[in-house]
Amino acid sequence: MTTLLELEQRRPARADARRNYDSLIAAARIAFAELGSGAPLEEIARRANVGIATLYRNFPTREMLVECVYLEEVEAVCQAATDVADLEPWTALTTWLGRFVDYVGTKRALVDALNRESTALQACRVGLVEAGGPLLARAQNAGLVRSDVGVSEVMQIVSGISGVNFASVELRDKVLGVALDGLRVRPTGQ
Amino acid sequence: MTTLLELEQRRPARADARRNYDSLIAAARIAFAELGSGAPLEEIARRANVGIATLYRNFPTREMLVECVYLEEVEAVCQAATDVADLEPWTALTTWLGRFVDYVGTKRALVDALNRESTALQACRVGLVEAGGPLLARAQNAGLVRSDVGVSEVMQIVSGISGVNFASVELRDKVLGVALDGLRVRPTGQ
DNA sequence: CGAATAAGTGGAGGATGCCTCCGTTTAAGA
DNA sequence: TCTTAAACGGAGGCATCCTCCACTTATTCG
Repeated sequence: MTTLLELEQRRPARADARRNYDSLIAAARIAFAELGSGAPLEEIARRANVGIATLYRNFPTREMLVECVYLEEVEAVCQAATDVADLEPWTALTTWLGRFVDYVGTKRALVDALNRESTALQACRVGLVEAGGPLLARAQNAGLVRSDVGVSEVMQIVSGISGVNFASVELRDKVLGVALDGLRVRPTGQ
Repeated sequence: MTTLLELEQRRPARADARRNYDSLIAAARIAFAELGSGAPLEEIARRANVGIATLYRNFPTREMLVECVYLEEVEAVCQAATDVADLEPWTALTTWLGRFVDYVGTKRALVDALNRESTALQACRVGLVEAGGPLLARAQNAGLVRSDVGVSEVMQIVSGISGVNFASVELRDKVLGVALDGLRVRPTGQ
């Protein structure tokens, strides 16, 4: 996954500029959490003690800012894929997916963005697919999951359902469980 | 389903007002289709040859306008539930859900709105639940679908996945098919 | 160290869209 | 026809977006 590299490349070279860049990301993270992904950009610039022009120079579009804010957090979710390596194949898969759901549940912005066409978020998706691949493959090799689905299909099911407004976490998990059951191999045909 | 009644009640009494109301809905339908659900309200008023205040008087919030535009179309989807009555239980259910998916696929605005809290769209949901209820019950009575899910859970799976951006309709239908497979009764336990 | 310079900065200001307020118009009933 | 309550339109205040350009400063090199 080259994402963090790309991120690093985008980071400006000059010391003061780099400080502003980091300050903007930090301010944006907080503002998005407090005000949602529609938080006024000028407010974010203000919180970062930076002119609005500096924000726009670093992040020409709002989407790009959202991306950069969440990229490293997605990285953490990817990392979590290795933490479940010693669980049963099916449990490992669903546990990891649960981790993903918990994460995106708190950041609707990301889910919205994940849907749209977006160069850098594409890398995000690639990272998730790479992280989840082994987990899915293991469950498939164990004969637990139908072999005709890929990680991206699974992620589509999960992220789609995660985007719905549920009355409770329990309900969300129940619905997710039902849908994920569709992944399992059928004892009898059809 | 009282939805259309409510809609009728909201329609103004005076002839000129009623004309404006209808004109606004017609203009909004076109504008939403062309420009997405974020189409400028002043643009919609302009297209309807109506002042912006008239738009706001009839539809105090943007959401309310979206609702009214799509309500009657949702009605049609509900109607479609009776058209599949003579198919096999499972086929009837999935065919109807497919009809729903085709519909919402073209109107992202509705899916967005369907998620949020919204008084009148609540009625929408109620309508869909009432329409789909018999189809689901039939499949459950035939022993094809697990008995511990309700229509709203099914709709949540379907509308959630419909909200994802798929590369193709075929892919979307495949993913939906996998998820809906989770509804089926398992020949053997676990 | 002290220019030179390229990189970076801030915020004014034009554009757009939201929504309200209020003076004016008009349909409907007597 | 007259009255009146309902409906109308658009000006204008406000928030946010985004660009432009005159000014500042970190870095480099003599």
